[in-house]
Amino acid sequence: MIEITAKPPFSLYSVISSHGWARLAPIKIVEHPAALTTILRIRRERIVRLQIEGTQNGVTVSCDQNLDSGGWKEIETSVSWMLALNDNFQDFYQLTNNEPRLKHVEDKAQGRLLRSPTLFEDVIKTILTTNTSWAGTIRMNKSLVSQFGDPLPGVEDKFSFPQPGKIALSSEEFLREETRLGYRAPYILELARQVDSGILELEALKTTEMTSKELHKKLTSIKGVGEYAAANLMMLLGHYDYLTIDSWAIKMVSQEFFDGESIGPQDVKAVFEPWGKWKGLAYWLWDWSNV
DNA sequence: GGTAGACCTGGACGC
DNA sequence: GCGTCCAGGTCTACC
Repeated sequence: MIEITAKPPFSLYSVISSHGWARLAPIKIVEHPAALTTILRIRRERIVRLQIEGTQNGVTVSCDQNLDSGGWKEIETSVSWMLALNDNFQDFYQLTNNEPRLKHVEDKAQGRLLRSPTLFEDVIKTILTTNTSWAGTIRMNKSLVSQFGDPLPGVEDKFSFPQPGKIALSSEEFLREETRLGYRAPYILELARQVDSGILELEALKTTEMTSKELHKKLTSIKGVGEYAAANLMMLLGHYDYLTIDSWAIKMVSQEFFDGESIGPQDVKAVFEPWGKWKGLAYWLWDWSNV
């Protein structure tokens, strides 16, 4: 077991509940105590099960197998990325403390959004959220993981998230008919093949020096990633200056700021423009309970 | 640059 | 049980 400290304030519960990723395989929520488990590929070939629990200063991570120091180092890097343990939100909190609808944010240590270990996994999961219900996203992701993931040794129904190469060897027909991805099948297949072949270096975007505009352009060049999906991925990459405007967002902003009048994406953008580089996070964490 | 229609699935609804 | 309608983003063709 290892302990990893986070930049304060930190709440594992707030990261888990930051959005729906904690309910998508291979991640699973352990309700009591609030904790996460996940199946991870490390050292290129080993599939391990991790349990992540919150502490006062960060998290502890335990593993179902014996690891050397290199294995633990890799796990520390992955978990730190997934939980954004090194991210700092003090500048954001200075602004939210002056807005009644965001006053809760610092108290609850909100701001960190749960990420997948790889951007490849985050892009696929984001595409699977588009144009479908949440139940549909869970179903498609579960099929993808169980059909293409690597099994946890000794456990029949636990798999890591698929490697790009595994999906790349599949076919559009299989992804469409067996994995039931529908019209998303060619998008997922093309993405997997581009990443597997090295044409698209997704993981490099985690540490890129690109501006937000350049990053947005790069992400929307991926087939299946439009405005909403790109904004979601940018938030996961720590760029909060684009809004994840979906039909729900338009409805909420209409009721909160326009007395229920018919509005468009430009109106949503205008409302949160004063939040500058934090606008995406301000929108995401806004207290809509009075709407 | 803006718009309309197609894409696919599951759930809600009416019969 | 069956058929129809609708919601949910993105892509492509067209203006």
